[in-house]
Amino acid sequence: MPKISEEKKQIKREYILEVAFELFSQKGYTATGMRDIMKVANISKGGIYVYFKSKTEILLSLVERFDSKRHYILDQLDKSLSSHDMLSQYLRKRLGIFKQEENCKWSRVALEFWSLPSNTPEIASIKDRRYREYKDDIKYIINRGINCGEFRSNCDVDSVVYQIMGTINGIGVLAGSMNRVITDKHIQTAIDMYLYYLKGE
Amino acid sequence: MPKISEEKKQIKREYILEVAFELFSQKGYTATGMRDIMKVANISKGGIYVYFKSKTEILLSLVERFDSKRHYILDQLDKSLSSHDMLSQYLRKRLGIFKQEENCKWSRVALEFWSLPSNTPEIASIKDRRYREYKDDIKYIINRGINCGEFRSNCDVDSVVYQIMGTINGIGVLAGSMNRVITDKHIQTAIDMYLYYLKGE
Amino acid sequence: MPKISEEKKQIKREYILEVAFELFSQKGYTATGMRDIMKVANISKGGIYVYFKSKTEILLSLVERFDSKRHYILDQLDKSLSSHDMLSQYLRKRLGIFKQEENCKWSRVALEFWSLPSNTPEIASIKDRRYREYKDDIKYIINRGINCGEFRSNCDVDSVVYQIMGTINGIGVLAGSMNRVITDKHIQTAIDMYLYYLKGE
Amino acid sequence: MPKISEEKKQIKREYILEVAFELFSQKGYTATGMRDIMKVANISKGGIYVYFKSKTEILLSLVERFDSKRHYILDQLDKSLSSHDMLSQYLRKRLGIFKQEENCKWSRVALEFWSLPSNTPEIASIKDRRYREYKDDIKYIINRGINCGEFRSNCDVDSVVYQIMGTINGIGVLAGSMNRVITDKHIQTAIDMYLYYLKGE
DNA sequence: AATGAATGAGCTTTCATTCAT
DNA sequence: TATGAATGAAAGCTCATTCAT
Repeated sequence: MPKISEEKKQIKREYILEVAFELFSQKGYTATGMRDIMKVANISKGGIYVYFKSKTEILLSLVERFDSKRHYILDQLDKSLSSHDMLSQYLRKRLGIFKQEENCKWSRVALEFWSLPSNTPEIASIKDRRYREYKDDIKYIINRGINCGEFRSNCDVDSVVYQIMGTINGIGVLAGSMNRVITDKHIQTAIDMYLYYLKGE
Repeated sequence: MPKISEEKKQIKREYILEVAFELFSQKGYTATGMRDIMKVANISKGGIYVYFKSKTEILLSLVERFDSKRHYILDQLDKSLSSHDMLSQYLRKRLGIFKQEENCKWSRVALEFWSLPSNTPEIASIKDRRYREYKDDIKYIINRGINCGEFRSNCDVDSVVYQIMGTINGIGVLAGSMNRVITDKHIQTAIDMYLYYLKGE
Repeated sequence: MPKISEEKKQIKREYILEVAFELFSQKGYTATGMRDIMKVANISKGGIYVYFKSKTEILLSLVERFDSKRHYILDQLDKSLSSHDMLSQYLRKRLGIFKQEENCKWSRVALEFWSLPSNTPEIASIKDRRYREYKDDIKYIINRGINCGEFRSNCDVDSVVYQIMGTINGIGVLAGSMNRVITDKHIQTAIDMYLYYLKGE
Repeated sequence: MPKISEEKKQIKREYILEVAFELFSQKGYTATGMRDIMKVANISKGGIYVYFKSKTEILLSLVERFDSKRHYILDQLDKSLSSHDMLSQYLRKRLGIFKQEENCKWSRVALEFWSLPSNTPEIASIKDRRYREYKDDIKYIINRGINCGEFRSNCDVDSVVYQIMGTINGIGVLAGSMNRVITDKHIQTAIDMYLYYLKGE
């Protein structure tokens, strides 16, 4: 007989993550104490450790959870789209994230995740994987466009990818920490700029 | 008469900042204790408070110091340059920062500065000023190019500025926290892309 | 279910108060550190904060505890007594306190409580309540005696009350801080003096 | 050749005491830091130690200074007065002190002096002397009255003295720390009470 | 599974005082 | 004599985490 159904445990886990996320994004990961989380989540001091073995693990779980969401952006795109439209839609969704306050919150939390010293192998590997997956999505679209002749071939793919990643990250910082939310106009300009360059004359 | 000259005091202050900077960039601002700084700077517990009244003040002094460096980038550009060359050189210097390990370190520290909750008016105002100055530099160049007919007039200045800022920020994150330093090729691609778009066909 | 019963917690709380009281009265409130209390009470640094949220709260709890003791002096007097006997017995009990070393200790602690700057509203209000309750007890007896014709009516009640309060306070200082304990003879003289004056010739 | 004239040194010493007194009475001895005194007295951190070897010494000097003032109360009384008048005038002057804000301030400082743990022989001896001198003044008047037949002889001198001392102390506490200043009416009542008792029927 | 008392290293900061200049 | 940088012990308190119940 299981102590508690696995399902119920998952639900509570999710709930704690929800609470932690809200607090982290409001007060910051560092400034949020386990006490705060426990109080809001209405769980006892010892109890929380049944679900997460440390405060760090809560943050890492949040990262994990968001990553899995993000990963679906590419998957959900129609594979029959032209590369032009695919990049356009990808960026629209990716940058559109920062139009919603909810996701600006995320950006704030993510920033502190990246600030974490990569002491432990666990953190280092998560950072690494996160970077790689992130990069592969973009690289995939660019290469696809080049291969089918839609995008100019005389560009340095890595450089383009590097810049797009940078822009997405940086807009996250602008939106999350500097409180300058993105608008549809901003998004459109970014898309235009990339496509204009990639399609060349 | 003062025990040590004002100049020597300045030197010691600088030295403490240097030490703090090194530690902040390695272990993170939060994880670095005053004790760590004292130990490395070889100063006593009370002594450090002669130079800085709090740990926060050390961080803010570092921000200040870096900002003043950055501010000169625009000032040092030859005002007789074409806007094309001015933007080109500005970006080259601005992004070139992230080629030096020293400045990637800075990026890591800056990230934690931006993560700081804007509790105190002091922090809030520094953040605000920093953002504004940053933005004005870029806006100035873009507007200059448009006004003299070098850059296309049918673009949304704010969007372009927003994106350039985002990119610079984001590349800071890539370089500082994700350990993906920028190369000359990356820089050139970024410049090409912006100019290509701004100059239109 | 709680780890330890509420009752046991109360007992431990009391014990900590006991220890703190002993130390405060020996070394003084200011000179006694939390560390001293922890060491003697055999509790850990964090543990004590389960019972008291600050050093000040310990002192205030001691004040509270003593006040509740003092408050019962008047309550316990037989209400059918003549005012003469009532004042006599009240003073005997009230001043008799300073015959016991335990209570002289208290006087020392109380002195530091009164020396506390009334910064916080909490402290200010406790001081105020303490003074008022104290005064009301005495005023009640004097007025009672005047109303039933036992005490002279041509005296200034407030002045008499002021003086009795002063004397009690001052004897506390003599006993607690100047190490001059009161004797039964002293007490009798004080009672005689007040009654002699109040009953007139 | 003297470094600085002894006279000038005395003047500065006095000035520092003045400043310290003001601060002690406002913020309390404990809460006042050497820094505060230095700042207000416009003297350097090292400089103050030329005049006083420690913070404690400043307090003790203040006590000393006040004591010498107090001592003159009895000296200044006309020795040809009746004991009735002498006690009356003595008490009027002694308690009158607490009508002036300046002297209530003193009472606050004195309280913290008496709170000082009598660790060092120096403090212990000052406390002792202070108590003795204080007591002798009062005892002298009472005995004088008894010896010349003005006061009743069937009273316990020590008890009467004890009580008068207590009253004076306690009124200091009421005035200094409890913010209940004395009035002329209060003083008159106290004098009446003592004389009424001492002159007997 | 859940509780919350207990832990103790650690935090930043303040303080009276010293001493090289 | 006078300065103020430097000292380092000690302060009160917080924290993530553990573990007996």
